Amino acid sequence: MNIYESSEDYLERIYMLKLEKGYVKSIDVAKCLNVSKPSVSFAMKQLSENEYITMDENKYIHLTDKGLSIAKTMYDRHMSLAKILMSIGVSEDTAYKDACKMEHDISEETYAALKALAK
Amino acid sequence: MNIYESSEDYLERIYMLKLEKGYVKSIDVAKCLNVSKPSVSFAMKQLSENEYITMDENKYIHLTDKGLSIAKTMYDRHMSLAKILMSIGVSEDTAYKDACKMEHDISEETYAALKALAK
DNA sequence: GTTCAATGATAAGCAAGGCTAACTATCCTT
DNA sequence: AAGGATAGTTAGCCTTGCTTATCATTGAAC
Repeated sequence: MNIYESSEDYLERIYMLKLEKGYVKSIDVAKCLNVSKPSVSFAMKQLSENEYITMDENKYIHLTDKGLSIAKTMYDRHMSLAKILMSIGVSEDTAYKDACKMEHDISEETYAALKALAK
Repeated sequence: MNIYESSEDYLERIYMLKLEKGYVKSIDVAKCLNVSKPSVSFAMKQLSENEYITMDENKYIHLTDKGLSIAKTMYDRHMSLAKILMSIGVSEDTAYKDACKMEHDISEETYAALKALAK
């Protein structure tokens, strides 16, 4: 089974929320990503079936090693891309939004080239 | 009614084929975009319902003013983005592929910043 | 201790985009 | 004229991802 594009977003967001708040619940993910509760519920089911996350008895969400690795990768990409865009004059808000879409699209080669450029 | 992302690709490709060959038929679009004939058939139906294209009695495809305007915009973006990527060291092949995905996603602001950078 | 709000899960369904299989129509060739 | 290839269409279905409506659980507050 593949990792879906949306799954990458969910994992990244779980990682970010964990950094921010120390814990993660479905409702936080829903609010943060602007999606409905059932969307998150379903996504979490998929993610735990494929062992990217676990949910404990109190419904707290935890990233597995596998999940954490993907989450970190996406997060790094997102931050780097946003930083690069800002460095060439894009406003912070737009930079983060565009980086979020670009992170799924661009190849490793283009990402590396942009990263090199930033220096 | 909105213009779908896929519609933008179809319009752009019709424009490119017109430039290359002087005329456009469904089968050319299918080959060029690597999609099936029914996919093109359905897309053309949608595009003509919304007056982005017309099809004459011989099944030749023509862009309307509305369609041409979008097609040109996407084409310009695609070419500019590819050029920019190549200028920072991305290989031609990857540059065109990544540009094709990026052209749908990035904001006008980011596009302008990248364009300015290229000079 | 009952009521109410918040959280999570289930069911059903929609939208965008694609596919294969099978049909039609047309044109070229023998 | 009969076949066969090419082009386009129709029908039916799959996948990703989302939605609303509804139900269950739980915890807090009166």
